[in-house]
Formats: sequence, structure tokens, C-alpha cells
Amino acid sequence: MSEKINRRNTIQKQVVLEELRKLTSHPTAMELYEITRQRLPAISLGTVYRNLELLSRTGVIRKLDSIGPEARFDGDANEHFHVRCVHCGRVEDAVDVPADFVGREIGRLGDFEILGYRLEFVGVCPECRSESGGNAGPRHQGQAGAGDFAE
Amino acid sequence: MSEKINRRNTIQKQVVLEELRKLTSHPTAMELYEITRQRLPAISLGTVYRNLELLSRTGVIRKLDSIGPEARFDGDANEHFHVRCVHCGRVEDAVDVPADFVGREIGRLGDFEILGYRLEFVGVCPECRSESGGNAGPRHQGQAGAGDFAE
DNA sequence: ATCTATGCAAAGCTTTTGCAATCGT
DNA sequence: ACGATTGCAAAAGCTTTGCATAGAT
Repeated sequence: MSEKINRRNTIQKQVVLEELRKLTSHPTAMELYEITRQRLPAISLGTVYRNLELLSRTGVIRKLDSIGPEARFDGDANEHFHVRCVHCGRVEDAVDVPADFVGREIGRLGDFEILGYRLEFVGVCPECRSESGGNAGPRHQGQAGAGDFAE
Repeated sequence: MSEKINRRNTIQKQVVLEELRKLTSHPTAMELYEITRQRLPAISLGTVYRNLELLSRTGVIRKLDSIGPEARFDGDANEHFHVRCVHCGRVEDAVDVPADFVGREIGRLGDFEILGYRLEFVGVCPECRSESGGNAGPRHQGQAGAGDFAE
């Protein structure tokens, strides 16, 4: 049950990982700090950051810094996409993305050698939809810059 | 030539927009600040931020805050994708993306109403490729978290 | 004349880092 | 014992904001 994570298996590292894996909410470092503090009252924010950084470098977890001003973390290191609510900021896993939504294999793009891509969906979550009726007209497809939807 | 931008057409706003449109390098606010200062030595960083924010809210320019720790701005408000070099951080326009690379029209994803998506490619620019030979093995396809490539 | 936009500087927020002490191996 | 990891606190980096002044309409 206790996998070798990096060099040393500290309680802090263990707890950070465990708690992150319990969540599907893609918490920020601060959120995770608050959560882990319930089990380790003395843990410091710096340690949470250091461990999250370390775990994501090792590939154990995933850092989603493509979203918003602060990084969010995902305990599920498998490849999958996310949806972000433009209204409340919530980030959830995107399930049932059509398998052929994105073309596989792009080796080259102009002069760049392509290693991969980042994709995330932008939408309105059920809660916000029912709350605010229809406000912003849907802007289907294309690359949605964040500022477009903000306010 | 002078389009009505918001409420008032100040020189600062005009210059920020003009200089941004001259560039294809997707500069940060700070970079744009340095550039505009050559024409308006007294312009302040706060003003650059305020105008960039305003212009992107209006849809005149595009804010790319999906990339890295700082926001970058794009004078071309048309929909197009970007490639980011994992090595040097350079951001360029992605030309020749296969038209069918991304599936159009996803109205729904789970409980989310989908408005759009954000896509950006991750790769190695020509300069960095020739410099560093082949270091990181290509990790084709999938959602590339930033941390994966970093370091 | 009105009210937005500016410059300046301070503050905010997220993240990183230096350092001595602590803990895993 | 050795050296990675921690806690603490300071600092760094990007961005926002309060306020009085200047400027656009």
C-alpha cells in the first residue's frame, strides 16, 4: 500500500498524496493544505507545495497549471481531459469525450516538433446553469481565451 | 484607423494595442510595458495591465492565461491555436493544424453545457531542437500537464 | 463639467526559497 | 551518520487596487 514515492517516505508526503487521491475536485495547493492540516496540524504550506511539485515531477500526480491563476492538482495521473465551469471555476473530469474528438499523431507543426497538446473544455456546470438561467450566449468551438468569459 | 475601443481613446490604450499588434511573439504584460515605454516613457505598468485587461474583455485582443505562470497576450483576436516550446517557453501561432484535428460541436459533456475548449500544442521549437539534440522522448498525444516536461 | 483613465505606490495572492532543525534510511 | 525533508518566515513574481491628478468627451 505504501509505494515508494521519491527518496524518503515522509508522513507529509503520504498524506498529501492520499488526500489528493480521495478528491475529484482538483484542489489548489491551498485547499489541499487546509485538508491535510486536519490530519497533520503542523504541516506547512511550503511542504505541501514541495510535495505536490515533487509528485507531479515524478508523474505520480498531475499538475494542471493550464487553468486560472493558481495551479490545480489531479490525483489521477492517467490521461484524461477536464471541463471548467466559466461561472464558478469548478474543474471536473470530462467523461465521454468522443474518442475521435482530437486527431491523434501530429508529429510536426510548422517548425515545431510536437510532443503533445493540452486540451480542456470550457462550459457551465449544472449548478450554475440552474442558478443563473441563460446569460452568456454559447460560443461554440475554437480556442476560448479565459478573458472572454470572465465577467 | 482609430477604432473606438472602449469609452475613451487615450494614447496609452492606442499604443498598447498598436504595439501588441505589431508583434507575433505573444508578449507578457511586462514585455509590452518595456516596449510601449519606448514611445511613452511615462506609461505605467498598471496602465498596461488595465488596458490589456480591458481590450481582452472587449474581445479586441486575446488573453492567453492558459500558459505558464504569467499571462500572455495576442493581438490577433481571431481563433487560432498556439504551440509552446517546452524548452524555452516561446509561444508561436500553430499554423497548418489539420482542419479536422478537433471535433467540432460538443454540446454536452456529462452534466456540463459546453461552450468551447482550449487547445494548445506542446513541442520543441527549431532553435531548441538544434541546441539540445534529442533529450526528452516525445510523449505523443494526450493531455500534457506542464509539470511533465518541466525540468 | 463630468467622469474615465492615468501614474504612482502599496498591497494581494500564489509560489518559491534560505536556513536550522528533524527525521528516514 | 548522512542527507533528504520539514517548518517557519521571508522574499519573489505577477497582478490588482486606492487615491489624487490629468485628460477625453
